[in-house]
Amino acid sequence: MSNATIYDIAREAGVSIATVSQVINGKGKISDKRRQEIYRIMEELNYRPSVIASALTGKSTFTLGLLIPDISNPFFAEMARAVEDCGSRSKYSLVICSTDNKDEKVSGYLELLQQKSVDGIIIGTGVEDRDLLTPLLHKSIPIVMIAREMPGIQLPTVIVDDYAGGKKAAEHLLGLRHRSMAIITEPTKVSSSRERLRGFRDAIMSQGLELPDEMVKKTGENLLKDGKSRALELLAGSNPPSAIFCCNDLIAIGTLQAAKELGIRVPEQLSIVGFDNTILASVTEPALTTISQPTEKMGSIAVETLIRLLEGDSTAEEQARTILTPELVIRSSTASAFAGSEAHP
Amino acid sequence: MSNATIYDIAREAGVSIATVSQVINGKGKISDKRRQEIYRIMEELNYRPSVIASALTGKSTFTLGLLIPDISNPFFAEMARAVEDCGSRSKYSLVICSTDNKDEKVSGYLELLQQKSVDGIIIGTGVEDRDLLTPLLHKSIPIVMIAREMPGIQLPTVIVDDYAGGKKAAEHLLGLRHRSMAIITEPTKVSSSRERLRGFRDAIMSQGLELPDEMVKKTGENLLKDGKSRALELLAGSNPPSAIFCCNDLIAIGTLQAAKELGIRVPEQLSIVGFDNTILASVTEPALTTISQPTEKMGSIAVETLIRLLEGDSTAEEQARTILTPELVIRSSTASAFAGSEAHP
DNA sequence: TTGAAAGCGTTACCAG
DNA sequence: CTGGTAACGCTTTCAA
Repeated sequence: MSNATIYDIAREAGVSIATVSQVINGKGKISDKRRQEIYRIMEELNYRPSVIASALTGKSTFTLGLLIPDISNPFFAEMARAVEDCGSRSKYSLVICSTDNKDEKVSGYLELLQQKSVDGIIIGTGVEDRDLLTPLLHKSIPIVMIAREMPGIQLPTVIVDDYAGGKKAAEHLLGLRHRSMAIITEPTKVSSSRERLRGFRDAIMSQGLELPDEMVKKTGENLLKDGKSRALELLAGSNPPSAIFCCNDLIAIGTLQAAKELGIRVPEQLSIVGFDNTILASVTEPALTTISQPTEKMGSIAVETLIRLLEGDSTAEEQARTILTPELVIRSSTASAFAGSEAHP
Repeated sequence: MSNATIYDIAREAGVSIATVSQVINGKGKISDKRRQEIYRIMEELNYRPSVIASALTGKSTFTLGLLIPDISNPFFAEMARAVEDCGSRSKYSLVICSTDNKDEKVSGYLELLQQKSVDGIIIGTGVEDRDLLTPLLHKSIPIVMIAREMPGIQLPTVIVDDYAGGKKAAEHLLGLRHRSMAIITEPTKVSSSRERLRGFRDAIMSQGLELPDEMVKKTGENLLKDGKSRALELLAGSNPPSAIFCCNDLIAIGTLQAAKELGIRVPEQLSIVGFDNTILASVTEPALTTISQPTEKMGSIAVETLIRLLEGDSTAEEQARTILTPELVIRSSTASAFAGSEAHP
């Protein structure tokens, strides 16, 4: 039992498909009688216009693409949910694309999304080779960046001030009198991690302190596992730090696990600061002090910007850069640098 | 700069669009020379066939819909990732639909997916009103259920044996000599929760014990928060249980928080068993004993079944019911019933 | 081995 | 107010 088409409706109503199309789209002037009748028949035949056919004539597909590293990472899942909700309020549906931060996957998905004529794309994944994006820009398909920067390319962007976030982490730790701090970042291609590192380092240096190279570690793609290994290296080193700033909650949890494994007490002997304030941060023990991003807000702003672009609002076009402020959320994974050494002089 | 079409290629190559179409689809017999030339031109013009146009002629849209309660729930996010990965191996992309277990949203999304002519739908969300699905069944659009049952409707289904899962939880607790147990389930419309409850209760009763009604609590849609409230009720009651089986990890975490709030030690004074074995279970303190589902396997089996259906494999058609086995994962949130009362006589 | 033409379900323009 | 018809980009059948 295939679906009814506009022809079926027209035939049944004894009118032309043009008329039916007009009532569907609320255009033209159709007598109320006809209009009611046509509605009735559409109802009766359970008619639903084909988005495919309508898209072929140049109208929207009402589909948006979302590129993120990994939907199973709670931060991105929460973001996806916000994007989905906001999109669906305007009738858009969401195609999820997990890229694992791999450029090949990014370009594969980008191509796919084009072929499927999505109306717009939200990119929340690191892209190393910016040439991947330039072809898209010429194709007039709107893109907005979320949670990631694309330096060198002018694109509407919604981010938190990652630099400020890194700084807040450092200042919190500095305020707790930590002097020997380390950082574990995501791979360098992730712009937000680079900025967090910069902010963290600047805040430290502005106190006349150093952030030596051996105190800066990077993970690979497996955030949790690599976070743990890097933390193990740091903690087992000759000069272990008293605090570690982790560029996201997953890494922070890996670090927590490393400390547990080494019998290092958190926060007494080691302070840990995470980033993202995902649900994960609230369930660990101790609960994670972390830097929160307004995920929901970011998602909805990104979608709204995109939709404004779709509607041809060229105000939005030229670099709507929305920069939100990350907030320090203090829980129980950080403490004074001397909490664990009260016996000392 | 709009996209090149098949006409552009044909003109450039001095052939008809039919010929171009044939080389794209590897059909018909085209001289090698022409074929090479056409490939070259497609490359040169950066041509990508429009999925929309091709779908209109009756071919696939290469898009699948996934209905789940909430993409920001780690269990479903992990499942979505598995589905996405498996689908993308066969060139399918994934539209995410978070339903919050609401029938209106389910039917809204179902209708949307039809209008967009997705090739198939995977449903992993509770549906109360089975009549929502029957129209779909007549429309010959393949559906497979994942992690949820649709009693009364014959649909290929991939689930774990939830009854056995509930049983395993009870047996574990029983083995730990718990005698006073409670359960916190999801809303009744969630079939998997009903089964888990059944298995849990049966195992208890087969030991000649009871599961009184006041020891059975249900959450609303906010799993974490409601889980905590229900646990608080249980724990603050006149006859608090020594163990609580939570129908998913989120509820278990709520329960953990409730215990913490009341100063009840886990697992010494209260044992908690979760379900799903999401990443959350491994990061709490104490880490959750939980029943694990083979998420990844379920995702890939669901997609494979769906694709087989798409390809018209009627073997798959008639109720491919795949029932996988859930496993007990013992961590640190469960202990002997008497662990917390050693001082007693 | 190639091409002409019909058809997929809509929309939009123009005539009446 | 209503209908005829071209167009959207592609696939497929049938002739040549």
